[in-house]
Amino acid sequence: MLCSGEEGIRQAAAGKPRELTSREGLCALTDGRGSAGQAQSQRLKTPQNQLIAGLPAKTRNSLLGLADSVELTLSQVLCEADLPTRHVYFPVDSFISLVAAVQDSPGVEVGMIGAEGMLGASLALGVAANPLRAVVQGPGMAWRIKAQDFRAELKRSTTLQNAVRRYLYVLMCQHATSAVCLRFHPIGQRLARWLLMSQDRAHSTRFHITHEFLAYMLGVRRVGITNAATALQRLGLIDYQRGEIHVVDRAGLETSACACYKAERKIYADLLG
Amino acid sequence: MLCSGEEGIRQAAAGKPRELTSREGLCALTDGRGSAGQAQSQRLKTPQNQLIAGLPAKTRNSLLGLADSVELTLSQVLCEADLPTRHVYFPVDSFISLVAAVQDSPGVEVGMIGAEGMLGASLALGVAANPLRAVVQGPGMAWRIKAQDFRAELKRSTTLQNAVRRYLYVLMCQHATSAVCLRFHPIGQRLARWLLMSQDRAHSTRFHITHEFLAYMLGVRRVGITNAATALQRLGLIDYQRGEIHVVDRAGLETSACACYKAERKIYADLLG
DNA sequence: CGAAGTCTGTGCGCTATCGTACGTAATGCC
DNA sequence: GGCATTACGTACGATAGCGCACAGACTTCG
Repeated sequence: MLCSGEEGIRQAAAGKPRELTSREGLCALTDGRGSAGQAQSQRLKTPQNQLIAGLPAKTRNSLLGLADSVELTLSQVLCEADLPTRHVYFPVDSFISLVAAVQDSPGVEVGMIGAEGMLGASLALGVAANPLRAVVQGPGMAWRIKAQDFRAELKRSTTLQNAVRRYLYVLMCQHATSAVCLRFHPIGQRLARWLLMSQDRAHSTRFHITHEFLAYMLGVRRVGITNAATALQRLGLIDYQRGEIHVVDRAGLETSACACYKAERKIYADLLG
Repeated sequence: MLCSGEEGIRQAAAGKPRELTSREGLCALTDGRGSAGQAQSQRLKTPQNQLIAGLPAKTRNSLLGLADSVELTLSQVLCEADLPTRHVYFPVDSFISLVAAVQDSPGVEVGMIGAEGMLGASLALGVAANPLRAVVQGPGMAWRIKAQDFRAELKRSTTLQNAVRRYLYVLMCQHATSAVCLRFHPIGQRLARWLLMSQDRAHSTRFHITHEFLAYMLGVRRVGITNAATALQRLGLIDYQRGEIHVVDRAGLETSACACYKAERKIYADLLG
């Protein structure tokens, strides 16, 4: 699973449940300067983690020196609630859902982490614990760093601290927004929002997700998803079959989604843009 | 509104919509130890903010040197969503609700701040903004510090940074727990939890809150609260009239509340205990 | 090719909560 | 003392979502 420097492992036979999406030059970040300049132009053009990309070269290289390149597979649980953080992850073209649960209540997603952020940021609060379960939602590549290494690096670099903390703030906003959304918005709107958020992070108009899984994320019945999804499909906004979802009319989805989507985009733009 | 040092107002005729509740020796922290003893067995041992109290003497004094003592009044809005933080607040015997809203959705409480914490902690993330509205839920005294002063103090003291960050983590947990609670738990259980949390922070078995206000906090109709409250009253767990709520059977309330209450207590105990 | 598994669609009764509206009692104020 | 205001109680139809159950379609694998 290592990105051992020689060359990008293409799709290390992520085997089972998945077969992947487009993406190349995974390790481009380590060798040569590369990208930096063009990096901005479009997100699709930046197959790298933006939190890392935003760091000054020195810090970035130091961090990447500690990082392994790993392939995350769908449904993989990267971190169980209440267990100490052993690794932090910087998704590149993968993305991760944060799921909260209390006792025996079903879980519900309260945040999503893609190439714009990282999993394990709470280390920057001096806390190794994590109250949430982290589930891989979009398979793909990510940088992984041992918790202790990352902590050490945090100590060294104020720039890194600042970046991570700023991202933590964004995460807090996500949690709060999720609470409101859960309470007040009907399934259809929430589903539309979820699809948009996923699309943003999957960097693709198609991705894999079953109704069952979606139901878990949104904290509703599977049937609730089926109905809402059918409605969106009839409107010609999406298209799906057996877990492969295709976003057909993105603009349409945006009008179908609740205001939470735009609210979050704004926060991202303001703080991480 | 300043705590002018003379002596404890004893239940100043719980009059108006507001005029305070029981509490004495507001400024005990500055001048001698003062009163304590009587009011509640558990309470008043620490008529001070615990986050501050946990700091080493030097940092604490330095911080208190910057602080004004202010009286917070019920329903006062200390911070509007999306406006920059101008002051931070350390409740002493007051407490504050954090309310999230999106666009024109009604709001809903996602966190509560009492003497165990502070309002404005996100300054420690290097962000002046705050996505939440902060409403005074329990009137009383608090320490207030100008944002810029606090920020400067943060820079000076790593101990302070650590304390604030650890508290931030607790807040994040609260937000996540709130999301789950909002989604899965019925009004009655949520109400019971809310009363317990308030009681913990009010340091008293009685406090002032109307059904209307509660409805806003829990994100439900006023009538929903009336029904749930009536049920709790019939069970002999609480007693109320015109906004004055009295917790009669705390143990009973605890069994009526959803698991979120204990879950949060645990997090507090683990991290701030 | 067939069996087993996975994913989606439909149906039905049920419950919590909603929106609204109106009634009553305590309280504050002139 | 009378009147407006505030706070709470009750009622009723509407509905979104739930739990459960079952059926059909596609996929995988032996």
